[in-house]
Amino acid sequence: MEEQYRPDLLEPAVQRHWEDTQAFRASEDPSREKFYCLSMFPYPSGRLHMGHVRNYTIGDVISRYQRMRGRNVLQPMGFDAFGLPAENAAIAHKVPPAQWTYENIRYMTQQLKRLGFGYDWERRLATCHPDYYRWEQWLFTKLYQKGLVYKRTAAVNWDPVDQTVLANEQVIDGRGWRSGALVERREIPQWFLRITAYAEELLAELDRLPGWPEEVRTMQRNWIGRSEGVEIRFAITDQSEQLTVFTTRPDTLMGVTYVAVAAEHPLALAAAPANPALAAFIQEARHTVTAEAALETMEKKGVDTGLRAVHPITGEQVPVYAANFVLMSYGSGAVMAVPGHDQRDWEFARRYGLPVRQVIRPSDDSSWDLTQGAFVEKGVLVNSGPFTGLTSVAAFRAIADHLTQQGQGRIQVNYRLRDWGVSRQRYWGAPIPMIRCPHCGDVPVPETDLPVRLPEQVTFAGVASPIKTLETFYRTPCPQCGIAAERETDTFDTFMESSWYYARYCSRDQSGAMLDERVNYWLPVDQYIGGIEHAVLHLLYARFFHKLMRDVGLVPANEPFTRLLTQGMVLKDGSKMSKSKGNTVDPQEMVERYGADTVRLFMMFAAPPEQSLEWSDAGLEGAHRFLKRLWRLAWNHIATGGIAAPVVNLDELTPEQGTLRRTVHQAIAKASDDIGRRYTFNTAIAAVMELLNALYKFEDNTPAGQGLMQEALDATTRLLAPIVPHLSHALWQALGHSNSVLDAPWPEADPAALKQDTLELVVQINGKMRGKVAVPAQADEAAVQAAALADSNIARHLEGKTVKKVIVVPGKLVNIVA
RNA sequence: GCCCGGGUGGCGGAAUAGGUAGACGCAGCGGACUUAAAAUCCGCCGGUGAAUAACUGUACCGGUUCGAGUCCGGUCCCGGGCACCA
Repeated sequence: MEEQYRPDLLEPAVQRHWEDTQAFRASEDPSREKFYCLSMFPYPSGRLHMGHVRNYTIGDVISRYQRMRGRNVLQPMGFDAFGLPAENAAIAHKVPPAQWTYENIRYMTQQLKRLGFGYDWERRLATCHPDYYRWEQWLFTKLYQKGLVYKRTAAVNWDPVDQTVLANEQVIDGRGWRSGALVERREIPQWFLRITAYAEELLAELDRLPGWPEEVRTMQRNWIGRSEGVEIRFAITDQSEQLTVFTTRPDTLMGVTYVAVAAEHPLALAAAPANPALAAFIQEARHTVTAEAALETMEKKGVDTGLRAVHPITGEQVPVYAANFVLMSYGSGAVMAVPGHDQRDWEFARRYGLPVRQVIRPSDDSSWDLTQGAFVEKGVLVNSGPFTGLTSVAAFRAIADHLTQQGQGRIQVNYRLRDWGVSRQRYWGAPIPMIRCPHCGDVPVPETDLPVRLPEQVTFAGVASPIKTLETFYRTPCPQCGIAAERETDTFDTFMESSWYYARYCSRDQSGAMLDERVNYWLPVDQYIGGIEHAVLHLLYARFFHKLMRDVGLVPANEPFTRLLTQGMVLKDGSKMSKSKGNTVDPQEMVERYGADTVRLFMMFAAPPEQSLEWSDAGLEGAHRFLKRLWRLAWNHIATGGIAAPVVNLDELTPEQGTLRRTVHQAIAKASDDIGRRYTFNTAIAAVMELLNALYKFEDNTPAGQGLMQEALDATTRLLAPIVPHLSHALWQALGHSNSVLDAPWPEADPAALKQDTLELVVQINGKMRGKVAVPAQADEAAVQAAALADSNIARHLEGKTVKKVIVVPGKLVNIVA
């Protein structure tokens, strides 16, 4: 052991040792309990950022802890390699996206290694590799045969200047980010996965995921948005066509004073030529972007189509408005409006002078002023003909039954969840394995022709995808009839790749199938770790994909991730680190200056994993100071007395030695609970820091004292091993152990050491702390009460008062009510 | 707009099941060591206060309780997500 702590020399040497001994290679061993620990893989953007470092340190700490607990641990790493930034880089720097991506993967892999993460690098994968994406192409064709894939038109953001589809992120205030042109909404044919067929199971299974944070389950529940309601048909005067709407509030049906349809609804389009105001409105509505947040916050506008809908019960004719907040692609593109009992309808009605009719009153007979706003609660029906007097709940049934009998509606379960559109009009993604034949229609690419390889040697002429104009790519004979046909030039949404990578790690080298029997050993993932921003989309799609793979017999179990930890963001000066804000801190620089262990320690110490973490250079300095202090203590111990034998006669310890030993075992108990059960690594580290402070104060050169110090350092080294593995590796050896700390058993607290003879109890009067008393640990309630009342400060406070009640909380406090 | 979180000293945070508010660290202040500095070690450190007394204090308003940072109702502010960023 060196006297000085030199992470710059130590860490690369330890990393070399791990590499030489293949310390993190994982293999199936049915005789051992497995633990699959997975961190969300990064997009290869170029360099690691602090968010990655935090995410991967958490995963590495859990992995190493589980290994010390004896589990057969798998911790893989790979790259989510398709995506928009590679295309932007290609356009900006004239580098093919593939080259840019592979370059970044190489660099980031080396950064991950320098941080000392215990990955099985043999399993590294990149989703842009044909060996990977061919299997999702294969699954897609299987799903097509099962009827879980279909094609329909759906809206995209169209930049009329750049002649390209824009992602929501590329639309800023309704304009294209490069061209500045007003974005238009366009309906184009796209492929969909029928996730709604799994809505019920995706929802129900959330109740059986106790290892997931409650807020994530709640978000997914709300996202799926199951609701029971009624589908109602409205006839249109002078038209054969009908409007179908869905409502969860059929009890308010008698209050309908208008209906609203999307601007591009066929009825609106048909009425436009004879209605200049409507035509102008439709023209203007083309500029509504597709993002829901924009849609919900924009000014709600509409125009009368001139058409009249017939109320299914009263026969009353109500106006049909075209409205910008109704979208053709959601539901039927039409809604019924009840301004008396829906706030959005109320505001719209106010604006256009439409009638507001009260048909529900509060159940408690209070009055409601409809000129102030809609009454949106359930209540009792009024002004509702035969339904008047019914409660909202009873009226739901009565009105639904009535409509069903009349053939004008039916009870229906509706989901907010929409089918998953997987088509992207971009280059850097997995080609969708479909061929369009003039004869046969859409034909899936046969299994023997997979993968459909994405050409990697391309040049970007503009912003458009190069394969859209690459004839050698899209010209192909029809697999069914052999005549000239065209390949799909759209690529998959990158959420496709990230929906099944966790399974592919189990059989990364399998070239003959998507997955193999090894998944039966490793899956499900025991612990998944990633950012809270993935709470809904990625995590819902991955759950869905797991069920798809299960239903073609590829994976066991119903859910992919048993436990989920959602880590908070890394902030600097109170806001998220980002290039645009210029407040980033480069992990590489910090590792070079202080070492990986210091960076890892600070990341784990500065905040609990689920909360956001405020970066602090001074805090990092403090973490480094702690490691130097630990190193120095160990060095002093070994240099002065050498490696000490453990204490045999624990009964003969002095009071000081007994106290120290209790402190050591309290720290073991606390840190073990914090790391193993609570996942609060910050408080585990705090406990070890407290222990180190106590060890510095313990000066005892007797053999027993040296033995206790040895025991304390052995424990400290192992408690910190998951967090600062390089330093722990070196200390463990220096403390005289021949095995690697990687496989050292996790320390156990000795119950005998934790025992205390006297306890200090807090004494309160009326809930305010007024003193403390020491009582024997086994004292009964009466003795505790007597001791509390005997305290001089307590007696002083109680002068002239009568004690009404005394509450004794065993082992904690006494509260005297006076 | 809707859904989900969060708000505690100068700062990051602790208080695990309603029971001592501020563990641990950072910054600061005082001291030791040193020719000096750095490093290191020791002590103090929410506010008012002479105080080891007392009062006050966990975004704001109200409630439940012997006792509330923690539970309930309401408000404000900050963050995440909203289906084509990943």
